[in-house]
Amino acid sequence: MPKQRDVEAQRDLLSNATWQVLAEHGLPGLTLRAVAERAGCTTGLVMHAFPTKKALLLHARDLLYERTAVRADAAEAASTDAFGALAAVLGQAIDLPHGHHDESRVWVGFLAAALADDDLAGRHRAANRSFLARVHRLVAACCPKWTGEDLERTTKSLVALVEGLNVLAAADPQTYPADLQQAALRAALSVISECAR
Amino acid sequence: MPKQRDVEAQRDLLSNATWQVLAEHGLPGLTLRAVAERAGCTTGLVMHAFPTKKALLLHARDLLYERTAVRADAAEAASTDAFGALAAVLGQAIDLPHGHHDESRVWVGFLAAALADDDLAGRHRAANRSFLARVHRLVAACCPKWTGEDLERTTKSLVALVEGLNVLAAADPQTYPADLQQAALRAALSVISECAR
DNA sequence: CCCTTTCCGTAACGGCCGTTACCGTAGCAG
DNA sequence: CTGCTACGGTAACGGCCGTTACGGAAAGGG
Repeated sequence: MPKQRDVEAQRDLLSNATWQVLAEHGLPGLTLRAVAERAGCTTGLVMHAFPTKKALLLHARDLLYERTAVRADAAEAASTDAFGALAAVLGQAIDLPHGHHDESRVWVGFLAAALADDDLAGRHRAANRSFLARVHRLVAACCPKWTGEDLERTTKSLVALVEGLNVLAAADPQTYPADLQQAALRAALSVISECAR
Repeated sequence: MPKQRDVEAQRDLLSNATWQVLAEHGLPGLTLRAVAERAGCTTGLVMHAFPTKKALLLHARDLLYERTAVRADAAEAASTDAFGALAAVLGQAIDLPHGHHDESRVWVGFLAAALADDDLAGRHRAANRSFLARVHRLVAACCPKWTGEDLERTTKSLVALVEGLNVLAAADPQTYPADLQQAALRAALSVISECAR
């Protein structure tokens, strides 16, 4: 049984390389050779770890979802009340100071790819609906008296605002700086904070 | 002086074809051969009308901006008061009943391309800032008493909400139907409608 | 009616892509 | 230490890309 490898570690390494290349050079620059160079190997290893380029893309997409889910879990767990958790979850989804700025660029790249690829579109929908469910749960905890329609509209408005800020800031960070994004989120949450009292 | 052509008409034809291909097959499907086939000609004509593929892309981007500007002008001119104009301008930016649903997909495509292309990024910033200026002017007309900071935050929040809804609806129309988008916009505008009174 | 000049379809080229086949090699069993 | 086997680096292939060169066709002037 000679020369065994750690398949999982390889897949993570390559998914991270995919993520970095995507953030740096966008979708058109995402080639197997670029990923291999970034990961410090050759295309041979890539094609042994993943059967096709699409499988690599899907795995990288899953990795992006996993990261955001972990961060959202942490933000929620660190909060004491429902409103604080809601503010923390939405706030970490917006541009962070700690250099997670690439994540929005990668997200936009996957989104654009999803418009022409059914598998990626499915992952996108699943991830977004998962995020919607989380926000929905927190909003409902803040405002128990609201009807289902109010809950749905507010939830999707908050998510759309956050993702819109992300997207616009990714393309024009000067016009949408971090403090403005946080201020916009605070203003949008003020309605809920009133209702929560 | 034999056999003259209408250069402008050709460029419009090809830009429209570019737009359609982009909406249908996304960025990866946007090739000169696909554009030529959609326009009913060959790549020879394309390369005579535009020196490079990038020039074609930029012209198509300008066309997209021009269309949205014309529609926004019309929406604004058809309104009687400032609040109505604001609601109309933002409402037409959201998903329309008249099949302009592709426009969001094209917009996302250009946005993703702009993340790796400086020229496209410049066009995107110019277009978005122009839209911001329009909304800013209308919000200021509605709420003359507001400070500059309030104006800026509200303006960018409204634009982020609208673009966020557009983007999310483009990838998951089932979760973000047209009536929900309009309801979300109405709720966001209610703050301004109170201030306008 | 023909000639000239512009136009544009045709076809080829070089390059980069994803993918594949092959073989040198590294590491564990005996 | 030696041989076997899975691993992964190398290089080539077919295909599609953007781009270019060329030649036939079409249209207005003489």
